[in-house]
Amino acid sequence: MSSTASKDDERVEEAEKLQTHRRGSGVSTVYETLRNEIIELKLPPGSPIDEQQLSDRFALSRTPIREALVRLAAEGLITTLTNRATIVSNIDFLGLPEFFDALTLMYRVTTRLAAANYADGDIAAILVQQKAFEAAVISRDVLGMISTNRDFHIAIAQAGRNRYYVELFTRLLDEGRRILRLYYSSFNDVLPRQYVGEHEEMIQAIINRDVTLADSLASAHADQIVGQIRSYITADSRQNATLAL
Amino acid sequence: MSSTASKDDERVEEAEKLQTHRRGSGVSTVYETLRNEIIELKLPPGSPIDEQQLSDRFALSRTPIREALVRLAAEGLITTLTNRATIVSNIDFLGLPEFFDALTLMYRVTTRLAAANYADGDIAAILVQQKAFEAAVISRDVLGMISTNRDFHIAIAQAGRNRYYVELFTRLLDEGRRILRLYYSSFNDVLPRQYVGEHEEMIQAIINRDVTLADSLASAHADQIVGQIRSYITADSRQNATLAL
DNA sequence: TGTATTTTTATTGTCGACAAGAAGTCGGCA
DNA sequence: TGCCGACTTCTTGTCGACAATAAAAATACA
Repeated sequence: MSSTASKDDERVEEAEKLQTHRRGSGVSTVYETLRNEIIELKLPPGSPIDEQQLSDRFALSRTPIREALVRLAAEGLITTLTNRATIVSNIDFLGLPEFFDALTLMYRVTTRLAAANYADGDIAAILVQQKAFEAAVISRDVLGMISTNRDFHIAIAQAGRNRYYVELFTRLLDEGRRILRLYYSSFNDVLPRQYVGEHEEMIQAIINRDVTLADSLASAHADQIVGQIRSYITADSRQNATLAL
Repeated sequence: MSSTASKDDERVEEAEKLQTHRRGSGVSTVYETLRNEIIELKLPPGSPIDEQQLSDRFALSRTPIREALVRLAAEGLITTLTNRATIVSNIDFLGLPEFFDALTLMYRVTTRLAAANYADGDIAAILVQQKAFEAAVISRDVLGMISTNRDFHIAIAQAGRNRYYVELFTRLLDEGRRILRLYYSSFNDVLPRQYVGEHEEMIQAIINRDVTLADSLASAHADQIVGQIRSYITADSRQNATLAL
């Protein structure tokens, strides 16, 4: 049960704080907490999810825990083996081409729609996220870059005012976060700096309501990111490849 | 509760049959049954969902009922007012433009991908659905047309091999079924006959792997359907509009 | 008679306990 | 010694009951 001391202590503290709940609040707390931990790979793919354990941790009965788990399962973040275990869903490397295709399409569509539909306040919201991303890049906070980049693009999607796209895009970006987390140690800072510039161009195109430009910028941006992920996954780090034997 | 006698009898029989369940089967039965009834407007938007009542109907405790409801809520098919009632979600007429936009995009993308990616057996599966649609059109079974049309396009989407699109498209088509059900009495048979032809063209384009043609056919088809829904919604049936007063 | 306040009631949210199913364990047998 | 089957155990799935909450009803008051 208790694998690493420090992390468990941390969690216990969390549990203590949550001893008292407002009636329906517990389940969303559990849901959001687990969701974050899954996306941030604190709970790596394949981790077993034990209801009893969570019940202890959050000081709740198994019923609300279960409800949170059902929601996570509906989102595909966890997988339940009936009558047996429930585990954090694996990252589907086989399905990566589908993922890239959908991600690219959503980048384009949401950016297009933002340019076409944005209203008062939307640009401000986008700029807030862009500043946060910039800050993360400057301070070389790789994990921060990953999550603020996501927030930036979701802000754009929201300006586009289409809930179906926002929902799918959110899921895709969060799945992307999981993947990027796997490789974040390989991040260098040339690409992120480039992203800052690309983001700025996109914002400008949106402001100018230039749908066509927004589209092509988003498309190029998506290609960049997809290419980045691809290169991390297929990176050739065989130190001994050219060794004379 | 008891609106039409025959259908309620049917339900009772259903319930009786389910007196014994394999361990995890009850919840998916409840989920699927309710899902269908919502989409087919047997449970109209705004209908209260009473957990106790469902518990009686399916001869299950409230716990598995609740799990099914959570899943339906995650899909947006029902809305839960915390601590109060849970009702069948209303059809969002305000969000119709977003819906049409996403629907059209999914029509195009899935048909494109089908042309690009279909493999052995996919065409056969599509043809089966097309035959079913044709049969529904010939026998003027409007409700059948609505559901077989959905199945036809989902078969195409599946041939395209992108689970993200399949999932979103399924949701959109089912939401469309709810809307069309509202107006199905206004169906005439000129449009459905045209759809049969359009479907055949689409199939041919897919078989020929003509992505561009598949796209434009899908686009036109989507426009047709969107236009049809629009015309139903905004239909001017004021009998007394031109009455001399 | 109309409004504010208390009481009732109906329904959801939560709980602890039990039942069923599957994996792992142990013992028996060839 | 290796394989098969019963047994144990652990986790999930289900149940019935209780608690909290908000609407509705009933009551008191101006």
